[in-house]
Amino acid sequence: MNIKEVARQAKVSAGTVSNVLNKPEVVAPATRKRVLDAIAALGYVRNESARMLRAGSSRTIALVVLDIANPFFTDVARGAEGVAEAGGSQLLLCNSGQNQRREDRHLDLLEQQRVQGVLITPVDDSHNTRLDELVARGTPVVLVDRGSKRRDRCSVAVDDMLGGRLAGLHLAERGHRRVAFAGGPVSIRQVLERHDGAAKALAESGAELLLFETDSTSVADGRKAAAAIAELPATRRPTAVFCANDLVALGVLQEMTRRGVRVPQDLAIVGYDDIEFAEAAAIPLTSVRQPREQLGRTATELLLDEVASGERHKHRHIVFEPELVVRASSNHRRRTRAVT
Amino acid sequence: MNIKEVARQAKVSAGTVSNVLNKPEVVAPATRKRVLDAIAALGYVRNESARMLRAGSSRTIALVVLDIANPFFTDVARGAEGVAEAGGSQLLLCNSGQNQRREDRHLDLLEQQRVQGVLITPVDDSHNTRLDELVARGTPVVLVDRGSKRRDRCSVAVDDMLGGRLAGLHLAERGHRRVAFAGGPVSIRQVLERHDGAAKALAESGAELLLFETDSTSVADGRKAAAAIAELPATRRPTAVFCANDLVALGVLQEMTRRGVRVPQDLAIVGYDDIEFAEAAAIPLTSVRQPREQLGRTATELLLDEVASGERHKHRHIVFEPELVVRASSNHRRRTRAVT
DNA sequence: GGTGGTACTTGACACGTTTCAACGATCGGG
DNA sequence: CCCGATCGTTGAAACGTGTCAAGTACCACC
Repeated sequence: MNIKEVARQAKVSAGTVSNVLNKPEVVAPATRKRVLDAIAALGYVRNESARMLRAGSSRTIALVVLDIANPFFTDVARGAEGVAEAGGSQLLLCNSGQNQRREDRHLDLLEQQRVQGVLITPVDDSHNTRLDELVARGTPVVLVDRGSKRRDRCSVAVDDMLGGRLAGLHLAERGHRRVAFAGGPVSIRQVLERHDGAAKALAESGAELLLFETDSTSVADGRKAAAAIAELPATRRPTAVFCANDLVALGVLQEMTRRGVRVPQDLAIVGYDDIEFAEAAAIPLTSVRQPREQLGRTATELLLDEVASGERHKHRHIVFEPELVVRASSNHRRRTRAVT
Repeated sequence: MNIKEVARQAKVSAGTVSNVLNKPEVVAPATRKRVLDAIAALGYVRNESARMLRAGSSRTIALVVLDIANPFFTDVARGAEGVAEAGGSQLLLCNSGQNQRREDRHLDLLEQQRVQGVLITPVDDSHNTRLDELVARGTPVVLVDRGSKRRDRCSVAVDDMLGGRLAGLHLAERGHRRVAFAGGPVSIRQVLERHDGAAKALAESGAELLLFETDSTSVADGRKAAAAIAELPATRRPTAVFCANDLVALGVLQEMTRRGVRVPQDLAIVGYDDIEFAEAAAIPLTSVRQPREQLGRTATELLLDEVASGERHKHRHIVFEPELVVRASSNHRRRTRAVT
């Protein structure tokens, strides 16, 4: 079932059928109708491969995320979707699951499909050969949620150092002198910067930040970190926990509640991302909000601009500012004690 | 940068390059090496459009979900991913956002791309012309999380009536005589069956189920339903709430906690889906667990079988059984009172 | 030295579309 | 009655790949 069949049925040439589909205004109304009728009668569907082969590039862009089950990324995806659709491109969602091999495989297949461009949160943003090749061969790439100074690609990110600082200042202001940081691994730059931002802010008021590193940023790892914290002797126990993301924070909250620790009276908790479930937790979580949908929208706009402008496009590195949302989980003023 | 460039560089014909890529064993080792070197030197990447055009069909399958932000669907996606990858197909994730127009548009584009098949939770499963056309023209389709008796496609679903029944029996056994159902709209078959299953089970012990219909199954709507329930006069107030899904249940939990209602002592809550956040809630949610990843895996297996077997394939309708997971939010025995 | 066989390699075609130069028909103006 | 212009339509070529019949070179064997 191809364009020639339609042409035969409508008693015109293949070129005319193509014109009806792509430049209807150049075809005489009567002919156009005959062709459209034939298309409907035969149930003809365009062959995108053939169009693409002829055109040289597709009409799709891809978003490669680290973890499809993390609400942070699904919100980024929703932001990207809208812009892509408005720009006439289809958005393909791919999940690397934090696995370099799977990420590479996705990039291979996407490049073979000649996608217009790729939005990606790479597993490893410093030594990513596969990604560098992709860029070098001319596929537009925008880094999402990863700051960068590279001249050959755009990036959109959120200032993680500032996010950490906001959390640190908030906890210091509420009278906390000893705070735990739960999350990891710290080899991930995001995690490290959030930690460092908070540590610096706390140090300014003479408070300290203790690192409880986890294997990943999941609910289960949050529970583990909470157990480690709760088992410290009372005198050395932190009075607050700042978590690398909300999944970890939810794990901490759950484990602490299970152990009868009152939140926020005995322990304050601050998360990161402000996913929907942060507010919906039975003790609503204080969290550092990232403009997730905005991140997706802006990244897609940058990508589509590069696709449209080609050589004229100027690569940009956009950094958004996070925002602290104070909720019940940390909203309690601690009586300041003498430092031991 | 095409196969001919590579051929020229390696001083062979285009056909030989193609053979190196597709049937390396028929090419002499020395020639093969020359070609592979040329490919590496030029950074050649296969053109999938041309392959597909030649082959007639692609190597991708699509999963079209109702809401990418609902953890239920992301878990289904993870199940599907694994099987697709093992079968050598790439999985494309598309989001309809419960919007029929967007679903139709995705199906248009997917059919134009000649995907191998489509896994879909349709917005409307009774009068879906676009989907019927797709099937009629020969694209394999598997309905996900939607029961069906249709002879022209497979389906995988979970027994919602039974899920409702499990929740109803559990609450009746815990001594509840008046239970609320929160969720909607009831025009969605899933929601209605969960309600009916619970209503029937409760009726068997002389208890009743009051419907609090919502516009959709989101956290925000759960909060609204909770407000409506809490404002009933004490004598008519239910002692338990069964929710159409966990998002609604989290909303109910949050609003009730805010109002000082103790869960589960004053009010028991049962959710549906058993998403990760159900267990991670500060008061862990009792929930009806659906085998989400299993759903994705089985659906993909059925699809790949149809792709491979063609005419020989027998369409099947698989129904899984849900399972009640009892946690703190309902784990409290109510003192039975005389019925008023 | 010829025959048959084996091991590679080649060249041309087909897939379905878009594009574009060229062609044909129609018509108004001179 | 012819010319030029305008409007529609056509046919062929190209996009990059896979396939396959046909070809070449080499070798062993009689």
